[in-house]
Amino acid sequence: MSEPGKKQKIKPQTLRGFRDFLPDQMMAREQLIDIARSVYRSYGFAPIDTPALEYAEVLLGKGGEESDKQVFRFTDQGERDVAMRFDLTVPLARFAAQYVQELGIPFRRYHIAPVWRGERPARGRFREFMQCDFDTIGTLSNSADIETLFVINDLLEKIGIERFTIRVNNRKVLNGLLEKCGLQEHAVSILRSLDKLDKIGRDAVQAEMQEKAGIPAEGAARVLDMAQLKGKPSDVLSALDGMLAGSATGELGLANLRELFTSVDRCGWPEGRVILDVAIARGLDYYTGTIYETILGDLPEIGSVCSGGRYDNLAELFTSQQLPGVGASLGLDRMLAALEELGRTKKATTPAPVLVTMFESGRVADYLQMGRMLRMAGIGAEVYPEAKNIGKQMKYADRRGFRLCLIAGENEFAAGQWQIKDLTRGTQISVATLEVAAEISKILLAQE
RNA sequence: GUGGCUAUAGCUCAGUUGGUUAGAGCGCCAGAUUGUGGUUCUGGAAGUCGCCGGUUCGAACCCGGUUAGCCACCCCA
Repeated sequence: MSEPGKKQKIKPQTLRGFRDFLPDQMMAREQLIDIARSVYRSYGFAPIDTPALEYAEVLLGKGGEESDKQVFRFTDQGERDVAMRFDLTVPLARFAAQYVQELGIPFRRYHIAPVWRGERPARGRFREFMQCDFDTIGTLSNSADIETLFVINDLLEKIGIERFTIRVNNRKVLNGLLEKCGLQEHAVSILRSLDKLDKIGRDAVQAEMQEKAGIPAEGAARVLDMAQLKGKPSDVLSALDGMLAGSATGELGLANLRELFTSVDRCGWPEGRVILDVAIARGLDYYTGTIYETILGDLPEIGSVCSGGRYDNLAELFTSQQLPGVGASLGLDRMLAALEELGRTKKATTPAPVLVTMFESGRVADYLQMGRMLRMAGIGAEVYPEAKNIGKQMKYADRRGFRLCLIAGENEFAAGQWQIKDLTRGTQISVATLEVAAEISKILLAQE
């Protein structure tokens, strides 16, 4: 069947749920990651990394059978039962248990890395995706919870989002409420239903609570009445005060929230930046205190772009040492999808602002030297590799989004000059070779 | 995991009740313009119609399977 001279080619294709990223997408991703990194570092979070592959027993059995089914798992060439990490929290637990002696507590780390889940892909859901976690472990102090909120705020501000709302709640408050209603043994099920309030509405949630948790209608209604308290944080807190009197857990959660909002009041943030929403619960069973969700003002339907919370004992499966913690995670893919939808992504596919064009093929050393001079001055520069006609090279520069072009032929070399062409404005000036770097710095600065 | 929809050029899509040589726009490459991008004009390359099989004289079109994508559930540590 095969024609002579035509070899059978392998079909280039990516695995279901896995993605390639082209330069324009990757530039946007790296830009976001750079922002996250710098914000995390500004609070003293230190970077760590862990292997993609772990012993299966380290990863499995942490979130029930359903979640275990989503783990990529296989036997390696040495007959070991291994699995790919499906989040960064379980590896952190193992890591903390293993190194707590040399790390010391409290310990703050950030971890930006891919994770893998064998889920069915859907919009914004992939089998390989990036998580950008930051956590403070080894302290029960509410101060860490408050700073977690600050980090989330800074992150969104630095990304350039003007309108967003961080919704805060506390699991202890929810548990206190359930305790007062005598429903605490159904907590997990009730909270899972409650979390859907935004999505499916009050009636559906109430029905689900009755059905799945098996609680009476009055109980479900009472929980919903309390969870739907709205208004100024101070008013909601006062209202809750009465409802929670006598529940030690509830009162503690309330005190933490009160302290948090006292700090928020001093931040001078726009009205509505941080709200108390008693209805948010987050699906995860392991949260035990403060919980966070971040909603974009211009794109609420996309869901939370940065969420997290406090947990009591991160590493209990690995060590008897108690390691409480609090942290959150930026949903990189969701945030990118949002920025794209808001038209906030740039078009450039080059990270360097300057293209040095090549005109005289006998002068390669001069062009390369100009590239080096610019880089030594801290200016990113690409030297076009062939002495093609200048129009071609400018077209290349234009398409990649370079801001400036450098041009020199025999005339310029004879005069010791270079032409600097500004692609954005269409202007062109002639500058002495030694002045080029300084002049370009000036132009780029003026364009900022 | 369940159900539904979709798959034609690099991208977005058209393609008559099944009929001979599968088209458009955009993009790409080349030329007009071996010293100046974006605009314009001219030309060109590029498709086993996702893949495998079936029905038929004949399949991009009908049928079955499969892979991938999208949507809704389930789930989301």
